[in-house]
Amino acid sequence: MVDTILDAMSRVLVERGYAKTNTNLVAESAGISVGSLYQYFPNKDALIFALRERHSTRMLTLFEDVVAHIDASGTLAGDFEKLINALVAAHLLEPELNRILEEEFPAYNLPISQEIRQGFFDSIRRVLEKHRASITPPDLDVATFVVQRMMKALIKAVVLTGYGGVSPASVRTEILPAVVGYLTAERGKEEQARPV
Amino acid sequence: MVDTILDAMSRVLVERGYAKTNTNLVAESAGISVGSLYQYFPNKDALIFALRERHSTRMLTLFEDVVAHIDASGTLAGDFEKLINALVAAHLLEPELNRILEEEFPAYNLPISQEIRQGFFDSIRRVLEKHRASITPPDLDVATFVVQRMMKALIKAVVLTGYGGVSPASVRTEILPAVVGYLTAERGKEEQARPV
DNA sequence: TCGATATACGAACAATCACTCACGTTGTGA
DNA sequence: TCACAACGTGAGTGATTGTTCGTATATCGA
Repeated sequence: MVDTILDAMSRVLVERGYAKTNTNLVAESAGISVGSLYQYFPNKDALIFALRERHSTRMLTLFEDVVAHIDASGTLAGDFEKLINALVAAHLLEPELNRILEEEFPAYNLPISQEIRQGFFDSIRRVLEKHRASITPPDLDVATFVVQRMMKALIKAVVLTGYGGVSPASVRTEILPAVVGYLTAERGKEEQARPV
Repeated sequence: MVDTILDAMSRVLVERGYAKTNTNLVAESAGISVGSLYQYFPNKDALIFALRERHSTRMLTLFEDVVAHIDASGTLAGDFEKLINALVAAHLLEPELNRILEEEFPAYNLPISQEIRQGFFDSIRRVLEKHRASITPPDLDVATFVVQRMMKALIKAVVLTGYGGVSPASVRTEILPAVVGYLTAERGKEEQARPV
C-alpha cells in the first residue's frame, strides 16, 4: 500500500510538477481516498521524504553494484569510466522525478538521510584511495567532494535535455577528461593558494 | 518605487525563504500597500522575475568588469584565477538571495533571460579562445559549457556554508586545478568515446 | 482655490489545499 | 448469523494567499 501511494506520488509529480501536485490528486491517482493516504503518511512532507528516500536508495544500490566490480587491476581512467557510467545509469532511472526532487522541491527543509549521502561519498573515495599514488590533490576528502560535485553537475546536463545549448552526448565525453584532468593536474605554487 | 519593492522582496525572501514569502508581506516590508505593489507588477511571478533579472544583471556586470581587465599577456592559469575570483565575488553579492532564486524557486517556469546567460558564456569563451593553442578540448562551445558548470558547482560549495562536509576554503583552492586540469587533460583514445 | 488625474490604500474575495472525522465496508472468528 | 475490529471513504473545514476594486489621498496646472 505504501508503495502504491509512492508510485502515485511519483507519477503525479512527473506529470504535473511539484507546484501542481496535491495530496487529493495523489490519492486519486493511487485509486484510494485521501483518508487512506493519511493512514500511512502523517503529512505531505513525510510523503515526499519517503519518496525521495526510496528513489535515492535505488540509485545508490545501482551505483554500488557497479562499484563493487572495480577490482585492483583497473587504471584511473578505466575505473572512473565505470563510475561515470554507473552514475549516468543511476540518473537515468527516473530522470524527471530526480530533477523534481532535487531542483523543484525546497530540500533543505527535509535533508536527505546521511547514510545515502555517505554511500555515494564512500564509493568514490575508495576509488581515489586505490589510485592515491598517481593523483595530485593533497586531501582525499576534498578531492572526493570535488569529483562528486563535478560529476553530478555534468551528468545532469547529460541526462536532462534543454539544460544548455550543447548536445548531451558531447558533454558526456567530457566528463572523464574533466575528472582525470583534475585528479592528475600539476600543482605549481603559481596555481595554488590565491584565495579570495 | 520599483526598486523599493524589489528590495523588500529580496529582504523577505532572505529572511523567511520562498515558501513563506507572500505578496502582502512584501508590501508591508516595503512600507506600501498590496494595491500599490500590483500597480507596478502584474503578478507575483513578474515580481520574482524582475528581482532575478536585477540580481543576475548585477552579478554579470561585476563579472564582466573583471573579465575586461584580462589582456593578451596572461597565462591560462592566471586568467582563470581572475575568472574564478570574479565569479566568487559575484556570488558573494547576495549569497542567500542567490541560493533562493536558484534552488528554492521553481525556475523553469520563468527562464532567466538569454542575454544574461549569454553574457557569462561569452566571457568565458573569449578566454578559452585566447588560449586555444594550449588547451585540449576539441569543441570550444562544449568546453565553455563544461567549465562554466564546473566552476558554478564548486563555487556554490565555497560561498554557501553547510553544503558538504568539507571546508569552503579547501574547496576554493581546488577550483583552478579542476578547470586547468580539464582544459589541459591529455586525450588518448583510451579515454575517449565510450558513451553509455 | 478648485478641479481633475494619478497614485495609494487595504478590506474583502475567491481559489487552493493540507488535513479531519463521522460514517460506510470488509473481513474474521465464534 | 452476528458482533466487532480494522480498514477505507470523501465531503467538509480552516487556514493561507494571490489578486481586485471601491475609496481615500496626493499632485498639479490654471
